[in-house]
Amino acid sequence: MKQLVRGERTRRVLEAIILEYINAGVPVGSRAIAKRYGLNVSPATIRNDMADLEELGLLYQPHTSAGRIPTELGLRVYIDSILKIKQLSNADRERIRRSYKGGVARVEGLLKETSKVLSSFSNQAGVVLTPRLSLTVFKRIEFVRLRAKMVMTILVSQAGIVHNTIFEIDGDISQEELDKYSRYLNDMLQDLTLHQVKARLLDEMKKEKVLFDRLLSKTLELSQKALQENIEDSEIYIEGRTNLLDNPEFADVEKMRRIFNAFEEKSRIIDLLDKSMSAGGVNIFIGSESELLDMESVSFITSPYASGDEILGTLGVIGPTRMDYSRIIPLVDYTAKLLSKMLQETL
Amino acid sequence: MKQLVRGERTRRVLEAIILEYINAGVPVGSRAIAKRYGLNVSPATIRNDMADLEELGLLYQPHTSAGRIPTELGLRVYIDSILKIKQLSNADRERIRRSYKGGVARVEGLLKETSKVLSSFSNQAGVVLTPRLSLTVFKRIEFVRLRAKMVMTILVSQAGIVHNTIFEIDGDISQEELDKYSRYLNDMLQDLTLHQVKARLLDEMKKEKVLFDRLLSKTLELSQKALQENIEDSEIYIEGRTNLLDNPEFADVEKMRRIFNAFEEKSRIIDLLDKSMSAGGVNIFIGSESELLDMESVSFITSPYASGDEILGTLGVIGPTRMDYSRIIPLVDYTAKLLSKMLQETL
DNA sequence: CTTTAGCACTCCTTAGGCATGAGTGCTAAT
DNA sequence: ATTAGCACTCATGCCTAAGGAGTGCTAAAG
Repeated sequence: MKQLVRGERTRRVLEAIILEYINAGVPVGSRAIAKRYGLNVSPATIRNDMADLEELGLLYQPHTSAGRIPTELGLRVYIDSILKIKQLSNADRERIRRSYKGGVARVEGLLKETSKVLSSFSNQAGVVLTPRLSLTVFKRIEFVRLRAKMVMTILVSQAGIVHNTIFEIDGDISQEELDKYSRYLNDMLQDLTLHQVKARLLDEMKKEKVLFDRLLSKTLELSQKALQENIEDSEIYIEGRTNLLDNPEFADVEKMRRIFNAFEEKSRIIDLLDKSMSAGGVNIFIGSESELLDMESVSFITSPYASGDEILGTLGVIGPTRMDYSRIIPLVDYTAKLLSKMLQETL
Repeated sequence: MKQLVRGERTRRVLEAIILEYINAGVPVGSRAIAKRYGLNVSPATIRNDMADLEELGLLYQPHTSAGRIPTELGLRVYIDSILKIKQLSNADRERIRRSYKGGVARVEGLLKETSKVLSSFSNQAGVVLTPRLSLTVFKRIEFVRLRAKMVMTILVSQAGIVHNTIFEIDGDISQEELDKYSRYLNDMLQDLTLHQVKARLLDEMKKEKVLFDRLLSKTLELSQKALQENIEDSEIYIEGRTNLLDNPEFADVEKMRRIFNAFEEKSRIIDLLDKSMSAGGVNIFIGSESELLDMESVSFITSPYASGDEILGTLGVIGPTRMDYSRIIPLVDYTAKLLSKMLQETL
């Protein structure tokens, strides 16, 4: 990618334009660059460089007599080969750590808090994808008889995630009997991922057809029902949506609506975050790269988080393509690491 | 209130203006009323009535040469003494019932689904306040040892609500021992509300100081910790925020921001819904009546829902003051009753 | 070959002016 | 009590003109 940018000055001009643009959000002209960035050349020279950059597809003009705006490609080049990512200052780290007031009372709460932290430190929207249950390690299962024929299953994973399902059964079962089942399962399923748990249960069921063990049979039936639902689903917590309203590019109500619609649907955002889960480290999606069609002018900066070796989910920041990458990239990176540490330490 | 409106025709004029206004959202003039509502009088006559209504504070003019818009008081009078609330048609009821596809897999899911139903049938935002834990009846408690010194408590209430808390303890405790504690508590606390549970535990603790029963002592300590947190908190599910964007009165970005900010903060909306929980039946808050300052031009229509005798929470619709009350009031009413029925039947 | 000054040109933005039309209030007649 | 008529107000849309930001190009200078 580097050879795209010809001379050293031309690269500087690109950087200057992007910085200006990120700052002000309006097309930037040659005069402003010549003045504010100590390049010691005349606006006319800058204009020549700009024309070159435009030819390369890194800049464009909204109309003839306007300044230039970086294209998505321009931002990509900037992020990949010009921007040097600073570490977060110690003061910032400290501020972030402190904003997690109190301990970890619930994993859900911790995740929600994290999305708030992301949003308030970035001044954009913060988002956290919750762990997909099927990837987590089984810790405990419990059956509760709610009333005749209605049973609730509670599933706890190693990472401290709790999931419950309510379902109807054919014959009534006493709580004492349910307890027997759960004790049995808790012994059998230790240290398997829920994915494996499901497989294991199917396996046992096949064997069972021969053995005719009533306890086992009933147990398997119940746990199957409990696991049928939403093992593969994730949720997301989004905070700070309204921060996006402050960005002038979304003053247009139509654009706003599109973004807020995407927030409501969620599934497309979940897909995107899911995809970026396996790729380690910080991921950046600029505008249409995210393939959330009709979401041009929106960027995602994401990073997976984990507990120990277990990658659990993704977190990140959603903002206009014109956002302060140099600040937000390290923010996302640090927050992901901090969350991972907190999850591992307390669970 | 009835004597506020002088003649029968004058009342008709008020009704006509409100209907027109609800429909179109723009100030309505005398000509339109005279034409479209078969009052058989000239615009001039209507104008006289309008002037009267304005004097009574039921209408106002945004500026001299504009038509009239109902004031909050005007809407209040309309709703209280002119509007006759229709029942929902059987077809509508059927459609609502069908939109709860599948069974009740989780109470949380059911509530979230309900807010979606409210939003999609009203074309406004739907909101559901989750049950406050302290008001629900204790069903079961469970302790899970996550790792050394870290314990998770899972609390299940009669209504099928599951709540978990993670906390640290001084010395490590084995899972077997934790199981003993929970069995003990499950016996002791049957059929109490969590509020009572808390009191009961405090009570036992006092006694215990004398008795020195180690099992009891440890048990009480744990459960105290578990109950310290968020017993009094509620959450809300809001769906269909973007529907509000379609209302022309929120085309103004500033107004939008205020509303979406309120959605993000939530606490003020929770307070409002909480307040309307005790008042039975459908509640209507028009504009500034909601005391959510700076939320003029927003109305709430709410109704509590229950499981059996136990009032659990509130649900409702949030929309512009200019919304179709005659449709939405019965919608909220029916949905609350339907949800109550579903909660009772399955739990 | 690169840089720069100069200049014509484009096109957005803003403000003012004007016509239009919706809607009112008032008066006088019915 | 109702209505027709009329003068008046004010928002809206449209047009034009002025101003300004910024460009591209050319020709001269380094």
